[in-house]
Amino acid sequence: MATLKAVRGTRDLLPPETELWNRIEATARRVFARYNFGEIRTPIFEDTALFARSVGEETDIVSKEMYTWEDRARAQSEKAQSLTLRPENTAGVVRAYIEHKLGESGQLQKLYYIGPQFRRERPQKGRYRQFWQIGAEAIGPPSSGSESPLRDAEVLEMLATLLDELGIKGWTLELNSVGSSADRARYNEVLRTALVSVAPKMCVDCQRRAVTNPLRVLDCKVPEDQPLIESLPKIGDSLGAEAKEHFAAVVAALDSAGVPYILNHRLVRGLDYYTRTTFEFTHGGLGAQNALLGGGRYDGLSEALGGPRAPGIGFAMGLDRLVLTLQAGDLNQESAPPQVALDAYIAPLGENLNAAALTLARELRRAGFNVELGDGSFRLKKSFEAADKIARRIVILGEDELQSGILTVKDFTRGTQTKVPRAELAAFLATAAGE
RNA sequence: GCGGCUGUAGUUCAGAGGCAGAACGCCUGACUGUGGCUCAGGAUGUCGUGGGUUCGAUCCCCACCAGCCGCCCCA
Repeated sequence: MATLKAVRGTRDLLPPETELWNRIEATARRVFARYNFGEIRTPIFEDTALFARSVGEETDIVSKEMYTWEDRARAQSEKAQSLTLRPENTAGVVRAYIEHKLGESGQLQKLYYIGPQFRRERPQKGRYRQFWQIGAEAIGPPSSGSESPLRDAEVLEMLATLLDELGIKGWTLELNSVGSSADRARYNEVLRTALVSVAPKMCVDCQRRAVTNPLRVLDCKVPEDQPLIESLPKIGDSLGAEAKEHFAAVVAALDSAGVPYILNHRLVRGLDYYTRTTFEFTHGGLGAQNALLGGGRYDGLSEALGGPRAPGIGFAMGLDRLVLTLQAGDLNQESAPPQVALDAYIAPLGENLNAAALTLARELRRAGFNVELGDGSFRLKKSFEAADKIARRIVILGEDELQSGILTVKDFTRGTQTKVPRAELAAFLATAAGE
């Protein structure tokens, strides 16, 4: 019988790597809390229409990368429904915002999420079919200040802080404004028109993009095309006065706060709902998947989903890519991830001592120590070998120790061996640990 | 979805149309209640899966699966 494997583009995360994942998530939660973001957890699958209406019918994500299936009716009273594994989480958050009338509080809603997303792409390093995103959204009625450029700047400043606290070195913040949806549509036509004469001189990919999706021409990496792209109209020139002013205020706030960024007038994003401020944090060393996170403002999204006016700004960061970046950094620094050793390894000398050993382990564990429990069938030598690999100390529990109530404790890092009365063991471990 | 490279022990990797290899790790002993160092021994395995060519295929051919690189796209 064929053995079963994790399906293409999915993978198991195992210790000790999961320790790094947990550390990243804990850091994110800590930072978000300082900015008054609270956690939201939305379902992993949603009505397919949610993504079609938010991300955009014509985007690659919706048109060819979603895991969609027909959820059959199981009774007369039910009706069939098209469901989709979420390819991103902003749509779900905004849907929840509308459904629970969060805007009625009048307060700005600051929500973050951590969870798996699904896209049926060709897997590569840093690109998986089930991947993890950490994201946040600041959304609310205009009267809550949700539209303020301050919100954009605050989110960007928070991200810079988060990446710094995660220990990610050498990130770059790229920033742009794509204007209102009207501005964006206007620019799309300006660009399409300009490309009519320019595109024939460009690479084949660009010739195709010029027709199907002009904005994507700006992403072209072919060296020969670069001068031609620079000669094309810039989106900044198509922005309305309001969008220009908004963007200038975002930039001014970042300057004041000392957050470094570069303006990239060619930064356009793939999801239809983005308006005005858009951004990406990138990092070299991730190969073709160099975006650590991306995001932007989505001022019309709530209305597009049938909700009230609720401008917002948010981002999603690729947790898998953060892990890769941090792991690569560790290798460069030759600093092996310091495996936190257990406080003690308890070694019963004989199977008749197993029960007593479990009791001792229970006491220590309840006192807050990290303890591994050996087996009495092990020879002492094997217990030492096993203990030395994972614990700072071995606690020997033989007949002598059981009778006398005096345990033998050997500290591997110091090479010292001590007799400790059982009642004082916890205190002994605590003291020694603090030194 | 397209193009290219790769797939051999738990891990990292050699290998050659004719007995399946190394290092590290693992197990046993030297050492009966003392690890690390050393020494002596031992087990690693559907050679990614399925077909084909051949006296014989892990090696050559085809298909499939998976990973990686690029495109595409995005986090």
